[in-house]
Amino acid sequence: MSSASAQTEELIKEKAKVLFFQKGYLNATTQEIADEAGVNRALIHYYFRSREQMLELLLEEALHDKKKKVVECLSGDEPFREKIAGYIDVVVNFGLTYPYFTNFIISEINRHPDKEQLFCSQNKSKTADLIREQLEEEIKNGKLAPISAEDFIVNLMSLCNYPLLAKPILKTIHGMTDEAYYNFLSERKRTIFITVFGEEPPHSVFTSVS
Amino acid sequence: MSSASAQTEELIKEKAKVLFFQKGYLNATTQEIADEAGVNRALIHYYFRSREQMLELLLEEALHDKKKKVVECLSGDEPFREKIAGYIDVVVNFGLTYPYFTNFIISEINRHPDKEQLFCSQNKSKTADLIREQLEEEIKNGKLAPISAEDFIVNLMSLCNYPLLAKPILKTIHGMTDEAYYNFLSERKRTIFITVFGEEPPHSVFTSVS
DNA sequence: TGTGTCGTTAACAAAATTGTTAAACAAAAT
DNA sequence: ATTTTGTTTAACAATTTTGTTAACGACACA
Repeated sequence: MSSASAQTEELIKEKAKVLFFQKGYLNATTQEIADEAGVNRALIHYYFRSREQMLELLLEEALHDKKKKVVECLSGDEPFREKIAGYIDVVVNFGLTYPYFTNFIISEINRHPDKEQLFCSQNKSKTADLIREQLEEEIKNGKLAPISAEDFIVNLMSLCNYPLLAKPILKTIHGMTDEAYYNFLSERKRTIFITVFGEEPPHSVFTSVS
Repeated sequence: MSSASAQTEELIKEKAKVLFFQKGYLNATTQEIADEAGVNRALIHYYFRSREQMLELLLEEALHDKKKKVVECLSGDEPFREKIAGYIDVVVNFGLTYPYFTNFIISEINRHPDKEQLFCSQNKSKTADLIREQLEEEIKNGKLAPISAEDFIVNLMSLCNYPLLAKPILKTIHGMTDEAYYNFLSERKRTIFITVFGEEPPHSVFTSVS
């Protein structure tokens, strides 16, 4: 495979992700993707066979990328609070780049309910278990107010993901520009931690996106 | 307008809402809507002119419906905590019927950014202001740990809406059936209150949906 | 120089989706 | 009974979107 090929293929994937996951244009047509990438529409079929197959590839890639980061920060032997702070950091940062990624997955699942486990079961259930174990231990040791693992995880995911999913709504509610909202979300990492734990994070573990 | 007419028009709207807002099928075709309602596809154009215009009507109706309930429970002179409990109740109940309503709006805004304020500004900014005022008063009186109105509102909306938006994902993560997830969400109303206020709700103010 | 592979393009074909229209049909009014 | 009005239907037309194909051009290499 020549260099030009790899470049073009990567360019198309990149721009498709921008339309789907960044701009939230869930129904972008092959023509719009081609325009965004500045290439002929037929190339999409040349490289990916069909729009459908390209979508699956994009989802798998982004999902794998996110999962890798999440599992990485939840594994190891750091204290529970540091792990969760890391999770918040990773998930919010990912969402700052691809705010509509979750939205896209949900839409796909609803259109093709048979593919449901493709997106969730193996991937996220492992994540949930990683949190669950250590959470229950913390509660047992009296270091955290009792809460079911289900509720804790849903709280955490809600606080991290919703502000990205609902970006246009929340921006308008608070009268913010794109940039102001971006900053608001970066600052919010601490707030999420405080809301979930009822106390300040151990120390400054939160990063900015590159 | 005859009785048959009103009935058919209402039936189509009803079934369209089911497809769009309940089943999360954001791109349902006119044919699919007609099938769901068991009528001829041309009737959609007869009653609503075009798919686009029908959509706008559905959104306005559902938005008005939700807004009415929300404003109702946030107005008046009840204590802050009772109002917020009422808000949680209303929003979660609405979401149990139309889990993908917010999803749909966000998707529409991204496709037609010019219509953004149509959905948000007048409607929700008023809601936000209703909360903001009383929230700041509570903090001033030392009845609530200091938090910015923006963060409090985003926390509240996140905890209420995300579990509905992300229903298929969360169902799978926790290995729940549709019914189990429904029950989980009903129970969660209390958890949301506790997470936001750090203490139990005043008394049992939460209802079941009819 | 000739040959072949690969990337690219325009033009075409096929499918899906929306919108229109004329006619059939039913119910009510005259 | 017949006209009138409003509802419903099938058939058609237009548009949009996807998928295919044949030809063109560049580059490597014999």
